[in-house]
Amino acid sequence: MTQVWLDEVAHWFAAHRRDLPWRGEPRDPWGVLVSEVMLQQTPVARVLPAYRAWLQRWPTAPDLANDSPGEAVRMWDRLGYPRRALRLHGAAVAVTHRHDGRVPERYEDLVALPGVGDYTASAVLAFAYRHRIPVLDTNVRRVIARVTAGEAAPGTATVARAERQHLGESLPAAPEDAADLSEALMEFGALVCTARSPDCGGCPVAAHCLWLELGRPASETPLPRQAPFAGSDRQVRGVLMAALRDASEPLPLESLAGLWPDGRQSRRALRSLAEDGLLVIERDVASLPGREAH
DNA sequence: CATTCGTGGCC
DNA sequence: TGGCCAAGAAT
Repeated sequence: MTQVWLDEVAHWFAAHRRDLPWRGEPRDPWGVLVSEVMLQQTPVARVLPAYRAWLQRWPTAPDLANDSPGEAVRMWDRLGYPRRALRLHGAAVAVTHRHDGRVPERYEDLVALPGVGDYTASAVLAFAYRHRIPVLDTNVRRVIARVTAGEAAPGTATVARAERQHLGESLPAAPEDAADLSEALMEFGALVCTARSPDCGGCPVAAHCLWLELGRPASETPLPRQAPFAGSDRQVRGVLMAALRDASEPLPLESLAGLWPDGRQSRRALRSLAEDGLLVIERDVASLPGREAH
């Protein structure tokens, strides 16, 4: 049973849909998976050039699986969260070996892939395979929270289950229409009903929005502040990974540790990167993981 | 359930 | 100017 405000979103989408490269016809499931992993916590504008370069070098999952995880990490460049590159490579290997090189079309098989959680699995099923399945990312959850609950921001995981249920009942019965609406909700949240400055003036759902009717009240429980990046282990890891990406030969641990003033912190970062599989330490040098590395 | 995990642009 | 934020996943 689709609702009026969802129809408005669908109509809005028909006129404002962006022609993003991963939306090309025919849909390429591997391309969709690559885009979804790159888009995890990373803005579309920064993903666009990386996505094109990536698929030009490795058009299919077997292409990527045949190269080394270290090359994936190097190609990832400065997209951030380089463990995603490692996981994407692992997903390519799994797809190649367990699924004959094809991205699986079952939820259980998708979530079993490294780097693929509930959101990404659902997104691949809906956007690539056009299944009728709720796709709940932060955009969609924010839109639902505002329109139906009058809340500024999405709530807990418990709330998310209710939203999935609600959306599952509200999606159109026809899978293709349901997939379109899922895409529309995300696009709408990304372009109109944004987190920081929603365009309620030009919003096609304004007449149906409980949050707007209540006067756009601020969230009762503001999200915890993001930990400062400057001086963090994350920054140190970033410095070390940048050096390894730029190097064609293994780098001495001593020179790597010297890239950060606090020796204890740089050694800790080095160790955590090795635990993550983002680098390999042999004797007194470190390098990106080769083909035989896990 | 709370934390950790990069990077760079924006108001 | 610097805190805030951007299509999450794993632990």
